[in-house]
Amino acid sequence: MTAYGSPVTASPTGAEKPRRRPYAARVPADVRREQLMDAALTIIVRDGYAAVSVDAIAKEAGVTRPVVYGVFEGGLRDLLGTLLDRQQERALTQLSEALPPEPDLSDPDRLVAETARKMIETVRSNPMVWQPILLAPVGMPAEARSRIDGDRENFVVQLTGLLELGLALRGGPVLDAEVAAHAILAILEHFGRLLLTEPDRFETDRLVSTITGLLGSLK
Amino acid sequence: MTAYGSPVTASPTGAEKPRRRPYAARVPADVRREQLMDAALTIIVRDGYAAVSVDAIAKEAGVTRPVVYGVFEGGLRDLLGTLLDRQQERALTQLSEALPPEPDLSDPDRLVAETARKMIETVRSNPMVWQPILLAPVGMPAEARSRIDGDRENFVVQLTGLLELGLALRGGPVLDAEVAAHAILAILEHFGRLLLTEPDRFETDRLVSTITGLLGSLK
DNA sequence: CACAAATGCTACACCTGTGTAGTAATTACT
DNA sequence: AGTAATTACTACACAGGTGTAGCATTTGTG
Repeated sequence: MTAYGSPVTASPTGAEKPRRRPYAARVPADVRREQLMDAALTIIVRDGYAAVSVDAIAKEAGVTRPVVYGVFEGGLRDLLGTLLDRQQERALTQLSEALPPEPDLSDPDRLVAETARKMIETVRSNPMVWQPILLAPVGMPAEARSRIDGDRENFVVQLTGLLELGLALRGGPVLDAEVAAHAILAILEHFGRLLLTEPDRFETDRLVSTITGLLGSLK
Repeated sequence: MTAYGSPVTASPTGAEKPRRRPYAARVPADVRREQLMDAALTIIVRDGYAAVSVDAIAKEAGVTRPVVYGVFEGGLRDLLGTLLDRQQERALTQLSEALPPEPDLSDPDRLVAETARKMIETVRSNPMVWQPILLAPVGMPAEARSRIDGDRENFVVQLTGLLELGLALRGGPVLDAEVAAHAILAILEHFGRLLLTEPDRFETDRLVSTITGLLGSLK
């Protein structure tokens, strides 16, 4: 069936033969998995969750759909679930690295300010990790949503504990610690969004000094 | 191939005639428009923005798709745009009704607390209005997103002005008013989300007293 | 260099949603 | 009641995404 001495391919013309698509570089399965997850992440960050599909991911990675199904048996659901695991782990790692290993309890205000600064810088320098988390609480598969909600809830619980301790220790106002923890988380998340959408307008120092300013006037 | 006296078909008749769908009640165009917008809103609140389609809206309203196109020339885009106008207006109206007509500047803390209470009650009693705004900043048509962002920005500007005034008048800490305004908005929105997702856990008083508690300890 | 395993591609059948042309039922008015 | 206008329905052609079976190519190994 192949054309004999067929000139072939060369573009100029001639043959309207439905020439085959050039093969993408062959890549072992586990590397391909990472590539495909990266492609999905790129799409999410650039075009939003709504734009994600097996088709779009395959195109983004420069391969055809069957390749995706070959590596993620469960299709899109499987791929996104795995991606979620990966990103969740990266995010939690980055967060825990921003927390001080051995907190200096003698100066709580300074401790808070330092931690806040580290978190802000982390978010600022890892937009691919944080944008999908901070800028898309909805519109994504329900599973992703509930996963993030779980982490958030977890964080609120920890923060509530810290607050109860901190308020007692530092002598702050008497507050409903849980509600206050929610409020703080809301501010953190919102600052994160500002960082991602208008990084130049809200410099690190500006956000940090608002936090220290507030802390300083809370008595 | 049908069995003659075939039992089948349950219903008395027996005729396998592709019987016509019963006509939906005939309704003048302008009423139909409202009905369809209500149907769309119901879907958004119940199933999320992702579930909205001309087909789904028609089903929800108990009619067929051509009815939708007959009343909204531009199809889905047109319908959602009009719905957005309607909901935006309702939301802004409700907000402005929560604001005091002639603010009593002699007791700013009380003023804030009263206003907060009214806003909370407004959100609590109008979930169909506020859920799509507070619980879905993404995943909706970009147009809706930017519309809401515009209103939010607007609100921040107003709030920034109020803060500058209030801080001077009441004698609070020296703060970056714009950043502080963002922080307050973040808290308001987050409280709104808590109200909508866990109305029983976060009673009105609990949220209000956190606000007054914070205000009272800010010096 | 041959050949087997691993990897990628094409082609198809299916599903869901869009938008429209043509037709049928209902309603309002004489 | 008869009839015209209004409203709703059916049916089709199209577009884009899914998932899979079968074939083609590449690549590692003797």
